[in-house]
Amino acid sequence: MVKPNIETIRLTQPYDLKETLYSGQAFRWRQLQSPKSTEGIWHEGLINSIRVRLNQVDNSINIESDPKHKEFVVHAVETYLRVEDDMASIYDTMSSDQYLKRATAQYRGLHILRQDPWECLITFICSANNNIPRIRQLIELICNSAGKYLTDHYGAYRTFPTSSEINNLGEQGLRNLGFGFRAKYIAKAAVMESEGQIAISELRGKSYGEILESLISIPGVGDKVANCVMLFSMDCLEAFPVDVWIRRILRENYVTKKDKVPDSQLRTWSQNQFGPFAGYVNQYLFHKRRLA
DNA sequence: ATCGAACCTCCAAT
DNA sequence: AATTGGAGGTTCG
Repeated sequence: MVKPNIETIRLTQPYDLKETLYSGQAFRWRQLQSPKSTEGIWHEGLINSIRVRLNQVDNSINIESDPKHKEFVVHAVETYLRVEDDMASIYDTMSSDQYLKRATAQYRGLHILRQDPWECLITFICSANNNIPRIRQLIELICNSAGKYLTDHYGAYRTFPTSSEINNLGEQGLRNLGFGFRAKYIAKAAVMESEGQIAISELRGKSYGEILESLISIPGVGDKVANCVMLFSMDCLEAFPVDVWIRRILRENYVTKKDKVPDSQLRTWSQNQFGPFAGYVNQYLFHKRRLA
């Protein structure tokens, strides 16, 4: 048994690791049992197919991983957690709004993640007409059925499957796992990706409109799912997913009936209202309402 | 163009 | 104990 490698990130801005990892953006993180009391809770998950364990103590995030990843794990974690986001500017855009001000005070340090685009896409196709425990379950099942086996000093684990690995499963395989009507969407997305019809990993960096158009062309992906993928994996901080909760919040606090904004325009209305960090606004609004 | 209903499956609430 | 309704949405008519 090799001694685990522990690295530390010193935070220069507010960060709340626990709220961030379990805020409904990512679905494979889990808390480890019996934390050694004082040193905080450890969370286990994968970043770039590397298994890492993270915990936050005050302004430090500790990273434990297999020593073979020592060279690049810190950078990978920093990128994934978006520790460099300029929270002062982001909070500034929310400061004139009393409702948002309370949300930022309450969940200060909550961040958007920078996930793998392919995994994020499949995850949010799964989210359609679904609930969080079952999304987690489906993602775990697809990894255990089609992901690669990797081994580190903790033991064996499974990566999130690539498009060709999902092709091996096929629509029927996905149905057998319980994906239901989402099976054909995911199977089709995997075929499109593996045949080069869409290149998910090359979308990051392109314009908002271009990425949205590409994503919408995938079956099972509408405006909401596309905006989730763009926000949580493609650096589009202006993306604004409108789901049932956000719609409720907007209708209760911002856009009343007499404003005559139809549901179909709620997303663009919000992007105009909240600006280039609308995605961050969305996350704080959603988080506040969900845990209310 | 716009608007409901249907969709797999699980599970909590009758 | 069997049934119904709904879940972070999309598609089809």
